[in-house]
Amino acid sequence: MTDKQKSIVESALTLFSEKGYSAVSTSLISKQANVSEGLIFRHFKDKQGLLNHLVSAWNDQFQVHITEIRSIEKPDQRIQAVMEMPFLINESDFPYWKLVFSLRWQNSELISEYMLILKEMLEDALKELKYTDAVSEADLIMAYFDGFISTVVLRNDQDLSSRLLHTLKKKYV
Amino acid sequence: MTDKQKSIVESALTLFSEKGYSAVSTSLISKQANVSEGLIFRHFKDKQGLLNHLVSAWNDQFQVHITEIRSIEKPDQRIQAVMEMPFLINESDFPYWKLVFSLRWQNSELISEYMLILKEMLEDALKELKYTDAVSEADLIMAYFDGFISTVVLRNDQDLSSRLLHTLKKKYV
DNA sequence: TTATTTAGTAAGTGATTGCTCACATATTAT
DNA sequence: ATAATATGTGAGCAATCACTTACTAAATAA
Repeated sequence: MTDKQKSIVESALTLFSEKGYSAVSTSLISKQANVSEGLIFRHFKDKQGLLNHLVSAWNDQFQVHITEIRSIEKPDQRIQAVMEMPFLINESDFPYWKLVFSLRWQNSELISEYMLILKEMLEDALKELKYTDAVSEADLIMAYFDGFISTVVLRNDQDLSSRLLHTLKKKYV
Repeated sequence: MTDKQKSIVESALTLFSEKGYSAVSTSLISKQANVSEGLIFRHFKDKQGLLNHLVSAWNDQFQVHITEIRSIEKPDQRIQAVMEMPFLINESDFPYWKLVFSLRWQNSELISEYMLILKEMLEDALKELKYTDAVSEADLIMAYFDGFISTVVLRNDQDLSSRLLHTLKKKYV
């Protein structure tokens, strides 16, 4: 990746996550990236291609988290790791989550595809722990997960995040 | 409100909630509403004015729910009512929630204003129940609430909703 | 070195954007 | 009946939209 290419990606991520995909023009991206507008289309084909690049970059990060959690042996600790994951996201990655969680209200299939892997992992862990209603329990934890991500990313308050994690641990550990 | 006026509001709600505010043009709204485009601006001043109308309509509905919950005497039942509220939303109101929950990723102040009332109600109830960390507990329940709304509205599966509510009740009642 | 691919630009393209304005038709008030 | 106000239309506005094209300049391959 060229410097200019990286600059495009960076500006697009910031602008998309702050103003929303449709509200950001390729012209604005090029200006903030200090790049001619045509370069966006040379490298990413079209505006959607630029978005796809960002989404798959988020997906790669997400996969790392998932493989990490999957390597945990004890099922109860795996579940715990899933629930704590939202509180351990780097602030620098917030724009990615903001973008993806914003997009899914228009493209509900986009995110659920990746989230499905998490949910299946939860179901397996719950079955190992002999839960009879593992499916519904997994759905419930996924709903928690959803709320945690939204709260952490939207409120963007480190103190709130650690307080929430602490309160949560008191309940489940 | 005239028939045409109602038609505009209806079309705008559907389109905004499905495609997102910025992705929908006033021209498209007028076509789906079978109305001249100029009428939108006559009645709502500008595109933002039309959005404001929808948001305050959602707010009115929300206030009804809140006053209803506030009238419950026992604090533990008030908390329970807040947590169960996402599962009791009418499917016909989903577009409103979809719109507002979609907007807040770009205008975080928009929704938090109304949600603050809910949170304060939770804090009061928790203090009545002698919780020492009422503030953090209220934040946690608000995060749950967030996740429940998102799950119910995005997945839009009545069976899933009732299973989630059932699993939840087993834990907290 | 020369040939070929890659990176980058500037000036456009037609289509669409949110919005205004002059005008016509209802509805209501006097 | 007439004046005044509210409702509705359709053409047209400058600005902006995503995107293309013709063109260098730089890097890489032969």
